[in-house]
Amino acid sequence: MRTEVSKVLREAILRAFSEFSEAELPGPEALEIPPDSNLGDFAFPCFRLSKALRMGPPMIAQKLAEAVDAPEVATAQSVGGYLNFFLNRKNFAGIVLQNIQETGDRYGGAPDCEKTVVLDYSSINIAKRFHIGHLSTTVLGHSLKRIYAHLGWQTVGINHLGDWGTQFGKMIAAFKHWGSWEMVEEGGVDALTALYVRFHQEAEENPALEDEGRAWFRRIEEGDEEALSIFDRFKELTLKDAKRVYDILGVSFDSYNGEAFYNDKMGRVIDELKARNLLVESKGALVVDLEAYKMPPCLIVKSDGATLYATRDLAAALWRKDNYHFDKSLYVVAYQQNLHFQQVFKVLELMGYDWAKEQMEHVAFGMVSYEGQAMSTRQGNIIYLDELLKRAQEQALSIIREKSPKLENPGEVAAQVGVGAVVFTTLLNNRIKDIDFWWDRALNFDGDTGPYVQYTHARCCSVLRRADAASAAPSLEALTNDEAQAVLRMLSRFPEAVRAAQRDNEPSEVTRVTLELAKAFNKYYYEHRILDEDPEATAARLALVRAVKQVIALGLYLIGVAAPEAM
RNA sequence: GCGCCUGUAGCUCAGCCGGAUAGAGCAUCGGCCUUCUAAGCCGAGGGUCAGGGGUUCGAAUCCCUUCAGGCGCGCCA
Repeated sequence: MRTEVSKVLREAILRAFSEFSEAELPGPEALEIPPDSNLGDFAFPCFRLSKALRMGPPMIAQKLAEAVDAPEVATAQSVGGYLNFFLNRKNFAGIVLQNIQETGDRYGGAPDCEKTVVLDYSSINIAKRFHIGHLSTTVLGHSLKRIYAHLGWQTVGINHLGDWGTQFGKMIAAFKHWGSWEMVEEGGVDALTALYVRFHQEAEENPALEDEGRAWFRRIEEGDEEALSIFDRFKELTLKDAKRVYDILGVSFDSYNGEAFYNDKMGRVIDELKARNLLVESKGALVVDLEAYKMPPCLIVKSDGATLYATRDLAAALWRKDNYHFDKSLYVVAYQQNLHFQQVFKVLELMGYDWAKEQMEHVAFGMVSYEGQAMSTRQGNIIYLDELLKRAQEQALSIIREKSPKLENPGEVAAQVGVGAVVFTTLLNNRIKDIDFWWDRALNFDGDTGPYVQYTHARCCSVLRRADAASAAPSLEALTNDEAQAVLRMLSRFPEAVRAAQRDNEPSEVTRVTLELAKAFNKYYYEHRILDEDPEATAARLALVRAVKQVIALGLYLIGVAAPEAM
């Protein structure tokens, strides 16, 4: 609609003033949405033309208002230097509803754009239980994957496993001393963590353990059969635990190639760095000096000859480029690693990979604390994700028992609502914001929450179930009231929100627009009866309800939240 | 010390590629269920947009600076 109004504006300017050439005319982005819909549907601030025309903005607006002549626009008014456009309401309703009806669940999407995006997200560490600190990367990455796919991208989701490092040698040493398969199979990831904790306790008394740990890790590096078979079991256990959570969240990956996968792929990185004279020795280690870019050096090889995190990330970037031919590569990782990624991207650039500058992006997000405290396993103030999801589902179930005792599938819906509440909240705000977790907030299902939006969807479904199958020709006159128009406006803004979400790698754009749509609909629903004795008007209102239901479901899908038909 | 990020209502935040009286939700108080789902709707109170300068017709938004908080800064990942 914006582009249509923009065209009307450009025509009006040409008609009213001879000073401008086509190229100088303002584009669609010059149109604003007024703070209050009583002022109009779109506005053009005339201040910017003032200098060129040597005329006061109100006068310009007045002249333009007189020159506007198009069926899309009902009226145009000059108010305080703004030219305010009021849309032809019936026309607007028709365009929006038809567009949604025709595109269906591809609304706001785009056809195959022949581009590929690689998303590195979730990226769990072996032997660590899934907690709320892992939630942001997991749901952000998952949502971005869906948003890009919606806009026609090929997507590759990678769980870059943290499965490399001395700590795994220590874990095997601990397992050999105090562990058993029975204990580990039964206790799962918690048992592995406990072994690791015990290792550190005992190592304080007995420093020789540290050497044992290092020796075991060396055996992993060298491909020793026993070491690898133990470690692979640890991996399996961790993945089994994580997959339970992924299943609940509906999250999946195309690859689980983690750090260990790149163990034999780092030679190339070091060779290329050497060939370009980028590697310099410093305190026994090999580094890439980045002083010219005001960054500390990037460590590539330790003084003992071992590689580092950055080395593996460089290898991974090159491998992914070779194998996926990505046009964009996103790292959904907390902002603590800001410097790390800046360094890695810069090193790639220095290696001659020009694409690094444009295509690599660190999608950083804030940290999670728990009631104002940093989470720590040792102090026991850590929220495990399965506990959170379980309590959220219990909360949902108890509300269902109270409010919808006749619901056919309460367990299933409680799961959708409980999980939806958690995911929705995580994707509501700008990702860069830190999150302080509070139980009472997490379990609140009123207001700006997932359940609120899901409830609105269920309401739509409920009305549609009660509607007669017989369809009259819709009379769009029934959708010209303020509340219906507000709903239509939100529907029409959905596509731009999806594009903004992709542009900024910010799923909250989708979360917000979906929430605003739900709000607008609930207001409409309260003010206007949908099913009544006038078949044409009812048909139009039902078309609106159908569109709202569809777009809410789509919005929720794009952020990875289920849309129950009843709740 | 240097770098990055954040600072908007009691709390959590939106608005930040400049525009009209700064918006939500939670919490508090008060209304609305014999009508399509009250997990809903409506109303009230609550603000030196951290402080100070600057640019501009116009600044929460851009620039400079101070303050406060978070994160990072070589052999962990």
